[in-house]
Amino acid sequence: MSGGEETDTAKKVTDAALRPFLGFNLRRAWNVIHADLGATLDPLGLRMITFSALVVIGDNPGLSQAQLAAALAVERPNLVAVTDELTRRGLISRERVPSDRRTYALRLTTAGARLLAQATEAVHAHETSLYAGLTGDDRAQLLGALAKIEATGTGRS
Amino acid sequence: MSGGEETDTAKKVTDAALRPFLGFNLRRAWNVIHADLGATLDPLGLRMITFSALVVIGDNPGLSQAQLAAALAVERPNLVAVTDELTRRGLISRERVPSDRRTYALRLTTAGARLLAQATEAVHAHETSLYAGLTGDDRAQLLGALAKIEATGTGRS
DNA sequence: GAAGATAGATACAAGTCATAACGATTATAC
DNA sequence: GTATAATCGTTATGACTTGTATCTATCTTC
Repeated sequence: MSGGEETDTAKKVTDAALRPFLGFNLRRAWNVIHADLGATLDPLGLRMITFSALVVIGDNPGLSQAQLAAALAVERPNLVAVTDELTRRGLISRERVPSDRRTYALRLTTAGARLLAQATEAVHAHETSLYAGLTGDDRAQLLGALAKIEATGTGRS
Repeated sequence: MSGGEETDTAKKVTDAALRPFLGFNLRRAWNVIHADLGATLDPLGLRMITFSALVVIGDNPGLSQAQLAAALAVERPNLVAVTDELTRRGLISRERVPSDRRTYALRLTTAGARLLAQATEAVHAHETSLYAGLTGDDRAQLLGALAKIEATGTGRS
């Protein structure tokens, strides 16, 4: 009964059937980027979340942890370990705010700003290398398409 | 003493500083797709990994679990729970292969093929809705760009 | 036939992420 | 002005995903 539809004749097993789905291509690309970005940040003692936190704090000095959590799209409890680590390493300062003693004002220290500059340079090199196959227009279009998808999805949650 | 560089004057805290990084846009888009795709598959009792497995099995009947793992880019141990679940639900069959009694030949059952058809339709609807802001050309370009990134990254690991 | 490689499975660890709940503090209602 | 609700940072906890090491059974190679 087992006719000729079998795979036993050394037919290549592929993920071709998944390729039409944009979601899976996105996941694969993300896997690649995640791995490469992790390897880029690891020598600096940073992870994606800590690097992102440094970037946002550097761009918004004095912000609170709740504001940082919102900007990073993570829940507040998950930021505690991040700010703890960055504070312990002397990369950010946490000063109490007189006007609202519940919150901390987060700022980069000199060491934090220095490490952020290093890391930013490394990440830019990583991106340049990883997106070597794309023209500037390609990258811009990719950015635009991703932003549109994000906007469509978050807009109807 | 607290001069004018503070954020306390209701300055908007944004992730604008992260936006130039393609990696972060990709991550945000992936988060959106992941959430929406999960919600799409949940009513059918499927997760992304089980849906992907059904797709690949349907396209490569008789393949082994190791081949499936390679096609899905996951480690073999992580597939055991998947094939167990699919078998228990009667969606795939696991037949021993006479020529190599170590391996199982995986195939969709009738119920599995039916559920896969349902799920595929649901996922296509999900994609159509989520990528509503993109033209066909945009989608094709996006697919191409993602594939190039994946190829660049995997080609040098 | 012996040594090594492979398939599937088990156990385990690490990392990410969300939810619930709590004390301290601030804002709002009456 | 006091009581109630809401917010900030925090702790504890659990769900989920994914990788590594190891085991037995089987196949391949010499």
